[in-house]
Amino acid sequence: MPTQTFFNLPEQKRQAIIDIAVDEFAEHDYKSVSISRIVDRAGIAKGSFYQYFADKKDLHLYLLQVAGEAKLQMLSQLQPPPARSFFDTYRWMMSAAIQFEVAHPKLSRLGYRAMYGDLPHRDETYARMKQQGHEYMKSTFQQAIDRGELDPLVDPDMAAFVFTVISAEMGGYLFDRLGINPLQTPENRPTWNLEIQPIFDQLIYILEKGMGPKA
Amino acid sequence: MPTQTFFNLPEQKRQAIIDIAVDEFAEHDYKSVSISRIVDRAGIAKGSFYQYFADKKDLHLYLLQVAGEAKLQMLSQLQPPPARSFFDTYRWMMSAAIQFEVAHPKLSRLGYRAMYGDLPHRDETYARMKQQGHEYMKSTFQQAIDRGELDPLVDPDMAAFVFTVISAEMGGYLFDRLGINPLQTPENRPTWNLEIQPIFDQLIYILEKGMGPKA
Amino acid sequence: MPTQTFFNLPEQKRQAIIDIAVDEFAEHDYKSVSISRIVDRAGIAKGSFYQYFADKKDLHLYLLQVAGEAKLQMLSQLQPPPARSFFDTYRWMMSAAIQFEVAHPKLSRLGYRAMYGDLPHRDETYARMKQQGHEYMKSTFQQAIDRGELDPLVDPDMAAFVFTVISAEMGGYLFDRLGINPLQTPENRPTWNLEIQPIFDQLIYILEKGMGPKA
Amino acid sequence: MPTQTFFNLPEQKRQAIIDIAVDEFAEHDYKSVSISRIVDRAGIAKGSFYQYFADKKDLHLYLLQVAGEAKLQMLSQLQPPPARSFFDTYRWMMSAAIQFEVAHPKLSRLGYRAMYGDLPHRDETYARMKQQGHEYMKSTFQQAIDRGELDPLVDPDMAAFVFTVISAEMGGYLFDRLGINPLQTPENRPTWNLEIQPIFDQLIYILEKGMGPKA
DNA sequence: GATGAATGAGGATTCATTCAT
DNA sequence: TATGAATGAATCCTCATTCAT
Repeated sequence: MPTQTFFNLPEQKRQAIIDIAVDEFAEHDYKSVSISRIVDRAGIAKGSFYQYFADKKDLHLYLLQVAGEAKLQMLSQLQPPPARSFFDTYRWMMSAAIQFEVAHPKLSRLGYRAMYGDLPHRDETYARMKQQGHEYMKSTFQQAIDRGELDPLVDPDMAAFVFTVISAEMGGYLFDRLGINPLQTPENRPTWNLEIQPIFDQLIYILEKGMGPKA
Repeated sequence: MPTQTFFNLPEQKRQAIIDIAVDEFAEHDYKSVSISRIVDRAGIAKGSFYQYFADKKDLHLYLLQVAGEAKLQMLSQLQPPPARSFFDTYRWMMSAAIQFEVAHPKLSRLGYRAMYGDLPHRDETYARMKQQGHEYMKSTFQQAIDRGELDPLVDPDMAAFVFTVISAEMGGYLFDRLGINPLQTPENRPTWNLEIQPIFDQLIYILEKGMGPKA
Repeated sequence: MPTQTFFNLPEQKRQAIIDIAVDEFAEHDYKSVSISRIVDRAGIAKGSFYQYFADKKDLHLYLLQVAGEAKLQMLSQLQPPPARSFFDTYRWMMSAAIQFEVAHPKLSRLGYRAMYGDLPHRDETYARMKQQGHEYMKSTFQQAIDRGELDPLVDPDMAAFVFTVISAEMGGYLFDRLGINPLQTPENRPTWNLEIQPIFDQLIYILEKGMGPKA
Repeated sequence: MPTQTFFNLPEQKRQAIIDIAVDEFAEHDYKSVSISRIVDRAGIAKGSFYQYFADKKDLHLYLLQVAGEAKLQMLSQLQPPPARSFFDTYRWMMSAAIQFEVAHPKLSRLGYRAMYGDLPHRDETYARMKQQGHEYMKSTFQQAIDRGELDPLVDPDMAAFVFTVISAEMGGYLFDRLGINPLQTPENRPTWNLEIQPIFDQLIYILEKGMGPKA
């Protein structure tokens, strides 16, 4: 946890430090993140950094918490639809996950690295994140199957895998497909309904009905 | 490219160096790979290393090439089935990709890191690897659609994305699901037909028929 | 010298700062003493510290002065015996020195470090502490010899050395021998008469009569 | 243990590094010794240092070993006298210890710091040095008492303490008394017989016959 | 061609001290 | 007067790379 000193910082400065640090941890894996680079970019002294954070790991864990909170906040803002069928819920969940990716690509990448990258303190908190996420998805699918909203022949474990892995990479794919530079200003970002929704529908189509000929 | 000196090395020694280097680049991200560790494990002198390779990047690019060649070779060894339908071909392709993951987990991981990891020389060669793979898959899907083997409502670009990203992570998923430690000896590896094939079929089912109720 | 501000502090707070600082300088050598640790333990602000003391050295010199005054005060409280012989005086002096060690182990250790430890400002004041102490002892021995209370064949300079060095280390030896943890509460401390006196008598015996066989 | 690389160094260079390092560890306590200062003085690169020694502790332990070996070698060169009485042996032992102090004041100071100073890795090897040395001395005294060569009223534990502590500080005392700068060239060093022997005899006199009047 | 010692910039972290509030 | 955030030089240590043998 950051020190109180950090939280006493002017909002703007504190956020700037977070943003820069998030960017570094999004773009480089843990070992490659350089505290020197962060303080240089943030325009603060090396010593100041260590008055805000105990060490590199402290910063990293805090950023992961920030990412988690941002995700929760976004989910809580999105109204879940009246769930008529699983794919309504699925579409909503996926859309939420992907909207997060689009809205906070750095935070998303951060979490992704924490799950799959090289992490000296992996065990400490975040290996289980992976497992937990998977188990949650699996049970969600199982329930949908039990309610008859999904094909009972579908393996819930495999479905959870497919969902998880696609969500994790969806942001990058959307950026590629829409020709967006993730570093550009938010004003130029695509709007959900007009540009992303159709692409997303294509994904849902594949996942719902499959790629096979319908004949 | 390695120097001629490297290729003049006795086959056994050369292969040992490659194997060890592949292992290092599979287990650690670029920056964390230590030349010192490699030369130590390989039992060669630091100086010798730099007579074989211009630098760390040279070694890395060479290993990626080795990985590509190994993948090609495996594909060329596997007989494609008489393609009655796209999913026969798809199953074959995916099985080939996954078999490569299983047969050469290190090489596979290497390529994965090159695509998604933290690479100082990313642009130099490997952004296009990603793009190339994607374009190839996309045209494959397009052709299958044109031949009527796939649902024409499926977006080939999205299909290529789904395929690519699932392939990339399939190895890790299989290891998790089968409770395999990727570092263990090959003898204990699951055999394709008995253990992996059923899991793979579950994936194909989802991709072919979708998760939706079939009613 | 501390600032007037420091002396204006409430007695209790001032003493607490001194006690904590003494403890730090007793337990760590000069360079390892951390101002941060002191202010943390004392519950005062970093800035406050520098309003009380010019710098680390200022604090250290002040503590040495405090230690000196404490020693003097203890000596003045102990009634010197009617000096029938030198060894009565000697025993009294040594007992006083050792009682100080036992009563104020931290202050004692502080002085010891100042004499023998690694001190950036050694020359400034404390080389002469050593010399002064030695000269004082030497003249004391000389007078005792002149009064016929000591063997005139004894070299007073050497005697002063032996006395000084033994006194300096006696505290640690007593702790070892009595199995005492110097950090424990004073209540459990051995009482002078019952436990320390016999040990001390053994020392006096050696110094007075020597180790040689008495034939 | 230093690496083979270190031992492959030209004798002169290796000895220079040792000498400088010994000097640093003699003059400063462990934490205050600066690797940067050592490599600067030795004229070698920081990286080179770490090719010779694993880390600071490795260097320190090696220097302690060097000191121990130097002591042993000096003892083995000195012929023990035909031991007519304990004080012949004692004189020889003490003279050996003190000669070592005089010949290798830095090495001696090194060992002293290891015994009594702040040492992060104290337990690792050197706390027991203190105990061992004390126990060895104690049993030596006990045997002498048993043989009737020492006054049986002398407490062997206290005698061991007196001997140990005096030996440890004798070097510094001799330097002071003889007005020697320990940093000066060896040519100006006092010769044992002419200058040191008389001083040493004064010590022996005190320890053998005591300071008390012989009446 | 092989070797391995030498290099020095860069890594994270600590800490005495200053200064604006 | 009290505060505590800011500072930056110094700490130990790592590592890719070079070069003389």
